[in-house]
Amino acid sequence: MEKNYSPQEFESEIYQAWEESGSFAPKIEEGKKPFTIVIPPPNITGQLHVGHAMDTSIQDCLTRYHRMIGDPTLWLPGTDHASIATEVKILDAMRAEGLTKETLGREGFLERAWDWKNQYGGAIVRQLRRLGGSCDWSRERFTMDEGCSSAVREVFVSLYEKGLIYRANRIINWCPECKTALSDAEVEYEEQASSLWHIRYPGDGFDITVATTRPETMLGDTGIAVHPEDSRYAAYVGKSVTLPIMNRRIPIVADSYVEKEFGSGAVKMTPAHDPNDYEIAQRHNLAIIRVMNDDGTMNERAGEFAGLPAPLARKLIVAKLEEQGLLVKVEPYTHNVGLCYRCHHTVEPLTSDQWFVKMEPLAKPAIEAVRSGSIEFVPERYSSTYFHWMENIRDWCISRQLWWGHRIPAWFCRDCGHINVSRTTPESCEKCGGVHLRQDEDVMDTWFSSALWPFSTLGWPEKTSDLAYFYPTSVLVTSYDIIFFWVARMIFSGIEQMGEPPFHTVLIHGLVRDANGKKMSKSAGNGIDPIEVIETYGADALRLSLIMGLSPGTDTRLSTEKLEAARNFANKLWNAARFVLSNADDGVDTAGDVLNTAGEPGARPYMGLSALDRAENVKSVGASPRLARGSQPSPVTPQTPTAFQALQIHEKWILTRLNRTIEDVSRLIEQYDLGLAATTLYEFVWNQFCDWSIELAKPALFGDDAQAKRNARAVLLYVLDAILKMLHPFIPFITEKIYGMLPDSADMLINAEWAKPSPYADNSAEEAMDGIIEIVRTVRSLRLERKVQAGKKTRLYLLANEKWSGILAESTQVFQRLAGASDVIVIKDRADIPEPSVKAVTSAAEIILPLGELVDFAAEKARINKAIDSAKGEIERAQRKLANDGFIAKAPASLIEDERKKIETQTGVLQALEQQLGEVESM
RNA sequence: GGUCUGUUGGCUCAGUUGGCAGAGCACAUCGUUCACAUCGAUGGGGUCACUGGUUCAAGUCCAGUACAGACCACCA
Repeated sequence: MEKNYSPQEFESEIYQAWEESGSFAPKIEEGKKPFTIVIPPPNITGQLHVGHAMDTSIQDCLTRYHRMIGDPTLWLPGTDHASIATEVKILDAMRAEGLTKETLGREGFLERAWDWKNQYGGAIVRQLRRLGGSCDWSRERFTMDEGCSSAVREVFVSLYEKGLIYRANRIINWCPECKTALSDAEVEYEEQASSLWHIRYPGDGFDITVATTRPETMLGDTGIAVHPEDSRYAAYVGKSVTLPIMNRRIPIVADSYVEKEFGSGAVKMTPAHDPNDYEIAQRHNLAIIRVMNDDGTMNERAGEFAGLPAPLARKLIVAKLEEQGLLVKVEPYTHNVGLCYRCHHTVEPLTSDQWFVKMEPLAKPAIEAVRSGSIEFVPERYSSTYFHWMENIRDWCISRQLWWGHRIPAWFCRDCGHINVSRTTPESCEKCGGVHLRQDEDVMDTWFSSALWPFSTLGWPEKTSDLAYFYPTSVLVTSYDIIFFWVARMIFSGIEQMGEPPFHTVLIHGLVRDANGKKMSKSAGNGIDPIEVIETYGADALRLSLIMGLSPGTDTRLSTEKLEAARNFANKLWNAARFVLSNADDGVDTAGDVLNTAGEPGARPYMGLSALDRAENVKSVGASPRLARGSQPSPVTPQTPTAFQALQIHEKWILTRLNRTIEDVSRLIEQYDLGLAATTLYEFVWNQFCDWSIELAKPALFGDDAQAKRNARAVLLYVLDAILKMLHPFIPFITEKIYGMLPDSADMLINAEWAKPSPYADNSAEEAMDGIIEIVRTVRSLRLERKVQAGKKTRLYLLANEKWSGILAESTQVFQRLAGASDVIVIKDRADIPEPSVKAVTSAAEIILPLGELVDFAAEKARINKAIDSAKGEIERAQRKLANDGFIAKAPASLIEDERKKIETQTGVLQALEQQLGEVESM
């Protein structure tokens, strides 16, 4: 085994082995509840960014865990056609060649787009593999593949038939750059500095001044609105004014939407270019006059300004108003401007013929599903975000004036104007029988197909066995920024089409930010390329650094420090394994014996602790029971843990701690708290297994006692085995690599059974180890403080009571190994303390280091006094608590007992310290 | 304007049903003996933003204040 951890050398071959073994595909077992995740399909235009890495790490972690606990597990991958994003990208490429959509035509364009998809669309999927994603690639889907497309068509038609999809001329968000309609969710708002122009509209014998941020839209004004209770204007309601420049008479109406306090209290109405004005216009039957073209220029209804770009028209209009003395004033003003979420150009609200989904009937059950708990958000607070959006939702504009996407299955009849909506291309008009049909040019919002993803990918509308078995899926993992775009729409679509919600849990994570907390983006140049990170630190390090310390739903930062910490942990694990393995297989005697103990035939030998008992038997029989692979192991009877009883304290201790770690980690993963689960494992592996178990195993491993050696190996291998299993969901590559090097590896770790607590635990071993660790630490500290040469061994006297002296005598090797002790002398009588010496007190024993000339009496005194103060403080605090009647009456008994115990031990410590102080002073 | 989140050692963050404040990084001192210098040992460092309340007990629960951030929203 190489000395240093170099992930570059094995990650890709491990992945290949997984993939070739078919381990990613679920083993379907009827009657067993599957665990299913559908991937949030990345855009085919996309390059993998750290957000995907986060998403993938979490999903893969859950997937691997569930696979290991025995659930039939499916993680279904795929990609999204990303209508606008892809079309823009392709148009850019075409522009470079001097081509346009018009010159290429629809067919030519689509051909090009598919070529592009086939060429580049797989890139991101390959990158997911680099991360270790254990997706079932045999079920990979694409939102525009045949099945998904027929799902889209089916949903469109059935919603249309139910009256939940309709076509109408209404005000929508229009991006003049992308030249398409957008849904409300696709508009982002940004504060921009602008001006507020106050314009006077003359009436008969009166004037009304209105304020606007978009003077050019006045050309389309069709009214003035005032508040019904505004006395300033009450007399004018019902009358009219003359629209400047256009010289059109427009009525004054009263509507409570108007704020009396804002501006002049009168609002110009431009229903064709403002959503609010549009609604008011509906209420008052105002005319709707559109003055802008789709490309953002003024149209023929704009009179002399026709053909001009809006910004230029604005300038000219303002100038003209000023000339006519109608411009009252201009003041600086900051307001929210809507921007296209793809190209960030200003969105123009305008009226247009579009297709809409009627939201209210769909939203209702979708809200109920979350309210009733059928769907749970983790963390829970995101459900309120969801409710707020769903409860205020407006109809969803789903048509897009693009070519790349699912074409709307509607055909207009030239003869009678009827709209034929159909699953298949109609031959003739269903109403008049005419044959001159023209299909709607538009495609659907990308998110329309994404909304069907949890069932379209499983085969719907066909009744496939996958659909029956895997729907509803289990957990949906995504970041909070697409709850509206995607999660909400999947929920109502799943309920509407399938009759039940598409998943029971929505696990929300945050955004990945850079080391300074800034959002990563290409334009800011602070994006971290996950592939580069993988090449430098390894995929495992990337995954672990993203998950460790992560709290559900909150943003996280990625930095080189974190990556290094994760990489270092992997290196630590690597070397720990290297040590264990190099000592597991060095001779005739055994590793196989102890290892090869247990479980089911054919399964990877799971080294149950009963192994130790077997090892004992083996020894007495004197034969090696190493089993041929697949042969039947003898039944194991764990009822007689004599071998366990014979283990050293630290061995019992680590096994007991391991049990607790297994329980904690399993529970945390079930609760989706992967960050804490990873941290728990990190701590266990480094601070307990490596720092203590491995160090303490050395005397036995390098010693002469064959049974002790055998035991040490068995315990280390057993714990390592469990560690690898528990770490596998987090860092799959290195754990798989090491697992493959364990003696008798029969199968890959990816297929192994999750770690289970052993029946053996010994809480008294924990207490004993706590005492031992405290002594070791105190001795180390004393030696450093007294500047004892690092390599120099000194005698160690331990003055202990009956209970501890036995434990400590058993552990002399521990102190020799870790506390620089040449000899360990456990004494029971103060008279046996040598002088002069450096002394300290722990709860388990008094420590005496006969350091001769190194003893500094002043320093001794100071340290002992400090310890006395601290012991006194502890006692006092505990006494105060026990003196409190409320505490005695209401606190749990165990807590009260703890306080009593504390007083007891601390009193002992205090007495010993005072004794030591007296001894120092008398010298 | 509404909703939500955060404020804990120099930095980045944990802290799971209230029960004596933790980690990683950084810092200081020591250390090349056979897993690991991508390492080991030891140590310094926090009135848990502020104010009040509930409780025997509050970083943890409640109310308010300040600051920071996110999302939503139709004041032209």
